[in-house]
Amino acid sequence: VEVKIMLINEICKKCSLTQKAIEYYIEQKLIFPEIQNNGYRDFSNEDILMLKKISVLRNLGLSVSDIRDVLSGKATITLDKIYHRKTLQIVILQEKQKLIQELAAKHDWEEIQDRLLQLQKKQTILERLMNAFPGYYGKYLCLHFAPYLNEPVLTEEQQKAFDIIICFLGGINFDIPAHLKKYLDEIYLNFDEKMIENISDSVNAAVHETEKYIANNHEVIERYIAYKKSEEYKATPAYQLEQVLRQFNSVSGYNEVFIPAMCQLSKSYRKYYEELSKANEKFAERYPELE
Amino acid sequence: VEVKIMLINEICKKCSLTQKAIEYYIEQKLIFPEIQNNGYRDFSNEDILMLKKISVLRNLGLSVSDIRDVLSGKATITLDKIYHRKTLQIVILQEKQKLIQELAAKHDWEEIQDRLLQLQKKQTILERLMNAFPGYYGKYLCLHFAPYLNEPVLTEEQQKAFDIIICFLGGINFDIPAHLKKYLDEIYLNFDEKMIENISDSVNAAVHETEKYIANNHEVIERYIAYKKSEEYKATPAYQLEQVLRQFNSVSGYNEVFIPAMCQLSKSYRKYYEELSKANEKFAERYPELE
DNA sequence: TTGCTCCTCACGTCACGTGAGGTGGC
DNA sequence: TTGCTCCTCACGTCACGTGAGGTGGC
Repeated sequence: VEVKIMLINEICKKCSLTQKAIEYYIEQKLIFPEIQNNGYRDFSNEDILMLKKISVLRNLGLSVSDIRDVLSGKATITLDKIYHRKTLQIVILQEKQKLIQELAAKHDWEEIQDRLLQLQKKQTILERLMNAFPGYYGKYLCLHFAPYLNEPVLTEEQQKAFDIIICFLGGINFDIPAHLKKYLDEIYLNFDEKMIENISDSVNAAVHETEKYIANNHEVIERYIAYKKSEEYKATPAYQLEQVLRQFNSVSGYNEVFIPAMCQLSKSYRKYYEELSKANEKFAERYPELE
Repeated sequence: VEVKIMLINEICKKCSLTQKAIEYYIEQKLIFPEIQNNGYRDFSNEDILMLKKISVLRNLGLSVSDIRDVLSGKATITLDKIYHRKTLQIVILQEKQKLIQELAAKHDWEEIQDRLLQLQKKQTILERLMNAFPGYYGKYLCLHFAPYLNEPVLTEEQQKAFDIIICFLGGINFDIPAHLKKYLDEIYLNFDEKMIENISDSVNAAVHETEKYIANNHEVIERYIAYKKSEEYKATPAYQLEQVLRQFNSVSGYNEVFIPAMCQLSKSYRKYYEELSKANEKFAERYPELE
């Protein structure tokens, strides 16, 4: 009994790919069809499945190297990383769109040039942040710092601060125990944009209108403090993570190098940081049991 | 007296470009520095100005061919075209982002594949619309039709309708008198997103809640009708444009081919179109002076 | 034998990057 | 002469596209 073999043209139609594309994926070792005696390729069912997935991922805008990562297990985590990288890119694209519009309207080349320079610094910092702190934490930091990175870099001090930040973020070795990494990844996958917005809204309220926030959220705050002090909390991975982050921030230079440089680079961040410090003082005054 | 000539390295710093990039732009005939006896290039001040602009435009994401268009006069119109092309691309990117997220969450490859197919058809139609009708009118049509292009193409009839649409848009020769084209371009440059939203909101109100709209906007409607009937209006380019569009729509197949195919392709558009027809009837009933 | 498919190989795309090898300027 | 710059030329990148030339299947 002979089994009829599918010709490459049929495979092309089944997977909506061109012959040359398929040959390229073979060259790139994404699939491994056997070669028959007559030189024709023999595509297995797995090959076909792979090619269909490759086609989807290419159409979604992934590079072949990204596709390799997605298809070699860990699809969820990899796709999420790609998603957040691309989100950042789209944000940058949108800011560039605004600049194109302004250039069309006012033809002020020098202003656009300056704004582009700023935008590139912002992008560099955010990209490094994402690389330095993988998963959810990096994303959170990006959202946290992004609003303060829209200022022009005018003085030499600012330029130095920028270089320090880039250097700091480049040298980071954010290594935490495997089970905490897994925990972070889980948080990360369950977070959506809305939750992050809600959280940052309430953090903003606590920082900018501390008295009001304290007055309105008495119960929540006290329950929070009680929970933080409980043995129950100390048994959670969240507690361990907090400890590790505290440790990391004081040892790595995050508190001593990175944050001061951010204050140097961005006036608005410095302002925010000062307000944050005041808010912390007020909280400590009102709730001395917070260490 | 000898004039010192700037070396390419200085030019690189002045324009924030690499040497190789500059050599590439020379090869692409974007600038034409003279070559001296010793083989060194002599960059004029215009060359430097050009290189600065090229650098800005490349950083804004334009291709060299786009840059050629921008720099050869007509910067405003060209940049606007590019802006709208890129806006469409960003919209598509955002829809792809959603698909990446869903793929990461549910791993339903077949569903994503189907949605991608839809998305590609939508993109094709919108791109062809933009090409077929230049400037403001194409943009308006895109915004008008985009919401109805999110349905899957399941039946053969739909596929045929899609092919008819593509074929129709490909064969369009939207040629209108030069002064009307100029008038369209002017409208186009003065339109921003908000105005378009406002307009489409009130059109929607008029179509979906016709009675209410008529009841609430009596005065405006009557003033509008009076203006449309006036000699003053008939002297405007807006009137001439209206006539040309009416003519075009009945002759080109827009009314007889394109709109029916849209109704075939998209159930939601068919529904909209029926409501529109009803609304037109109601207006004609209430205001018989509208022809 | 004819007309179709398959295969491999080479060169092209876009906007440069990365050397290699040779010359000019001081 | 030395160390630096400039020049041209060739090859590489990424994900294929486009033939060319030769073979296999029916």
